[in-house]
Amino acid sequence: MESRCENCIVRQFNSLRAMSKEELKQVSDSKTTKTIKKGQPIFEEGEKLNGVYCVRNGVSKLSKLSANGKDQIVKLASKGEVLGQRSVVSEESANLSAIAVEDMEVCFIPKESINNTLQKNPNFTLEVLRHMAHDLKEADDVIVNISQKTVKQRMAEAFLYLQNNFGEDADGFLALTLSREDISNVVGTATESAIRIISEFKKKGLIHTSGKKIGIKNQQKLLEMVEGF
Amino acid sequence: MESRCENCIVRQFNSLRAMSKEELKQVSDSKTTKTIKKGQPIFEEGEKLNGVYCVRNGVSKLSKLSANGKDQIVKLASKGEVLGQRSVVSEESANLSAIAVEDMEVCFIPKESINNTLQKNPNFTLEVLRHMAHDLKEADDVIVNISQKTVKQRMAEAFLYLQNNFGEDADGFLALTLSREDISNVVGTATESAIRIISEFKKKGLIHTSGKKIGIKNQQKLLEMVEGF
DNA sequence: ACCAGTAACTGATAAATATCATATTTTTAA
DNA sequence: TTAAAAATATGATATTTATCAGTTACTGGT
Repeated sequence: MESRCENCIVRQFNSLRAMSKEELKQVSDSKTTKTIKKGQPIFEEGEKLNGVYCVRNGVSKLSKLSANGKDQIVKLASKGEVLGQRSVVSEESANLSAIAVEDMEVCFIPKESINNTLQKNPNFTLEVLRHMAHDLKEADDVIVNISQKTVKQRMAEAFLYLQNNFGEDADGFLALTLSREDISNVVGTATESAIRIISEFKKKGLIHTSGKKIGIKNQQKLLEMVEGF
Repeated sequence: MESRCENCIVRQFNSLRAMSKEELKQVSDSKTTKTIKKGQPIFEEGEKLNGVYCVRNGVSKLSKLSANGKDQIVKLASKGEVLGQRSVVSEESANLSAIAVEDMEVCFIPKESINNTLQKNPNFTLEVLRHMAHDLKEADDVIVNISQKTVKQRMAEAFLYLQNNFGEDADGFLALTLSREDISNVVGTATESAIRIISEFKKKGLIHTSGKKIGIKNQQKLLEMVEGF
């Protein structure tokens, strides 16, 4: 069953809410829905994008691979986020790969619909601009964090980030379960280092784990650690 | 002597070129020109900005201070760049400080002129959006670089970046002269480490120096170093 | 021209982090 | 279900990078 953008809740979270009825109708008519399995790419670095992807469900990592095979996760995107917008706006190929870290449902919206609205509806353009401004601020903050905080501090911060942005499940574990490797790629460290720090945090009673699931036990101490106490 | 935006060359490099005659006139009438001495701030992190600053001359570093007193330079902005745009667009206080690394001449444009045009002229908004998209790509690339390259590689990259973006003087030195401390803050390392690597590069014949000026001697080798050979 | 004060530099050492090796656990697929 | 593969975990060690301490070289102001 294909649903209409007009009735889609995730639209409330992104720039599509600034579209007019007619524009939205056009988007809805031209969009296609895709299912992406965990581990599969939505698009990859260097690829030319013919549109943007609106996330309905699941979580995607936006990352870039380096020569030595490690990749750095720049952002985690979930429900409501629009992927590929930067590439479409600047008419460049994708700078990052988008890979599902959970099974996903996304809507593909051809770039024509987007470009058309960008040129005609200043409210929409401004809304996209605001989102991009927010992403830029976050990216700047990541730069400062990586270069000024220790791996331990960044690990603590990552757990708090996951708690804030993706919440916890009924058993008190972080709702978004990442592999140890993905965690290390968010933090920007070696996988073994990330694992070691997880063990250390566990011993200190800051977190608890069950398999790959991680739960926060002492939020306060983690916060203090981020601040450098 | 106050010149008019309509005749200003630096406008060609930024989003103001998408403004209409009338909009430009309004900007020109409301703008004020400021001189900033080397080392002085244009604005500082946390400050509420009442407008944007268009760089006519000189170079500014955009950086963020950490608790321990080190600051990370996120971007270097020169002729034609518009500073504070992100803050004005998202109606937040400045995320970064802008400090002159050379004597500067900037035009202050009140945010009313900008906001007004943003709401009415989709071409202008789109142009601002494209610039922000470009900045975001660059920021993402910095994240990946910092986390995946060694300090030595990032130092090599920084010199090539300075060469590409600011050129060289008549004697073959980089036209933009930064203090060793600023270099270390661009690269994200300790000042002593930066100095040590400069010495090493000098011994290896990759660069030459004279006082704080640095010249590139072997671009090819620097490039190979960045790539990890 | 001189004399603070700052910036550049160098060495010794400590700390943080990555890498390599290997064991153990968990997941996957036949 | 069970063997193989992949992910997690831990120890030993190497490497990178930061920190501390001290020296030398510039620079701006009187």
